[in-house]
Amino acid sequence: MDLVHARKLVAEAIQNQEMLMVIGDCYVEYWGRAASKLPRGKRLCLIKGDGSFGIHQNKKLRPVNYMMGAAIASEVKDGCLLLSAKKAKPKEEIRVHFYAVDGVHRYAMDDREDVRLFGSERELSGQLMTDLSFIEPGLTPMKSEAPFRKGTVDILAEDGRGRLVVIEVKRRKAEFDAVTQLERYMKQVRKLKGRETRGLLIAPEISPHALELLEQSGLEFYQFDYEVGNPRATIKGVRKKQPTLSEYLGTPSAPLLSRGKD
Amino acid sequence: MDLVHARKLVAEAIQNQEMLMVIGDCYVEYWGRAASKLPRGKRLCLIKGDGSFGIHQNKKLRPVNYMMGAAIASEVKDGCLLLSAKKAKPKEEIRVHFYAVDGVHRYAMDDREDVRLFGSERELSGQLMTDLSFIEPGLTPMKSEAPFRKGTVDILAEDGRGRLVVIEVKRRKAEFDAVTQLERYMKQVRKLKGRETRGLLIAPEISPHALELLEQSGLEFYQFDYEVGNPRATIKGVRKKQPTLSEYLGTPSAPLLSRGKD
DNA sequence: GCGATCAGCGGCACG
DNA sequence: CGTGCCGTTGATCGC
Repeated sequence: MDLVHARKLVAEAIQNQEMLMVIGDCYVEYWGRAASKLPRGKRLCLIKGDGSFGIHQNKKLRPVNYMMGAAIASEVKDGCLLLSAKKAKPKEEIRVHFYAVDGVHRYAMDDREDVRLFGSERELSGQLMTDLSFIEPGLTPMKSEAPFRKGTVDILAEDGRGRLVVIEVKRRKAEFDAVTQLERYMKQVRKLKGRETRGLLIAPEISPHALELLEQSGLEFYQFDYEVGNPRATIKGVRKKQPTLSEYLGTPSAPLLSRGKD
Repeated sequence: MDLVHARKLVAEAIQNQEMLMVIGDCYVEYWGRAASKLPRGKRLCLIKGDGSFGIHQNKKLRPVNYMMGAAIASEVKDGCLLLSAKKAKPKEEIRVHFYAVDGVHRYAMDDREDVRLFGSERELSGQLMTDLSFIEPGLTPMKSEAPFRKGTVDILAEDGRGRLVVIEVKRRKAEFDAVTQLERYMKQVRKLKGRETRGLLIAPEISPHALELLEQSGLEFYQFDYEVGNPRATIKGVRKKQPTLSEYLGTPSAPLLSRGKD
């Protein structure tokens, strides 16, 4: 395809904030937060109306080079179509040299809708807020998304013996960071409130190493199952996992507690 | 565009592992790890040779729905072109209902090159390994990327007084995570090696909260500047941050003044 | 395969 | 603006 013509199409599409696809044999350089070079090959350059800019190879989900909110320029120079994306903060630049352009496609995208997602951590946390008693009788919610100076506690509650309970919820397997996060919150809450405080990690699963760390810190893990669907995610059950030896000797077993009827 | 014809193009492109772009008015549903619905609107469906599948709106960098390594199927049904992406583990599915197709574009992508990135944390860590003396005289590198049971220590070194030094390198501003990570490594190394051990965090910047946490744990922060370019990133300088008041008074383990504010 | 971590993380919500 | 943190995180590397 004629590069001058291609450039004209590109300029018009950007002007109109259309979605723009340029396919061709190109060489890409980037410098800014890091730097990179991508030797010649055929790729897709995808440019969106808000200045999102991405170079896609025919593999992987993510673009190999990208920029958000870019100022985009085009020119024909030295027998190449040069597309460049620039941003000031942080100072970054991508340059795409097209030696040949196989296709330019532009579309005005009429789209007034946004995606609706179900099963986010926030939603699960909200579900738990409505009823904590099936984790433990007498456990009552006080505040969700409680903001502290350093971070936000998912759920703040009080147990049957008047102790403060800090709850961290994870929508997937809990790892180290979940435990350290809870530890941080515990330190803050204990210092601030100055009363006896328990820490609960609630997740569908926990890694062995994370569980080890958790138990060393005197925190507790509860497993929960949930199901995502339309229009909401629903908690199916919560059970205490891997009871400590002393707890195990004290109580026969930790039964699975279900909410509602089956 | 005729949906039956569009479907033929789609099937051929997928068969040949070409890059495929379908643009049209569609409605998208997803369920799997979470669930989502995207009401009707015009979007791009981008399918790559390795089964990467993404629905792109005309904004943002990331696809609003996506799947990697998907098995893709197409059919014309109820006056719609239905594209579906499925995966077994975890069990997921995306369904895209195209009410109208504005364009189908397919390209065989001849690309044998991979991106070369400069300025990654690994590279910076490697640069530091070649000479640690400008952090502190007598500091000598022992091992980089030292694997432990729970994680990998960036750099293991020894200082002029024979103490073990655990170094964590960050390519960008250090936050809580960096400190807790270093703390974990410290615990392991102390236990394993059983000798006096220091912990150093090296980053271009550190957040005040992270610095506070770091100092409470008796760890040290060094700031470093670097420049990325081709073909490598280069360390420009390292300097120790202003000593803490407690260090200045000579009581690193038992501070006289309480620093906590929460 | 799982585990741990990095990423030019991106994106969001709250201060 | 920065700060923290979630994400259907994805991608990489080591065991």
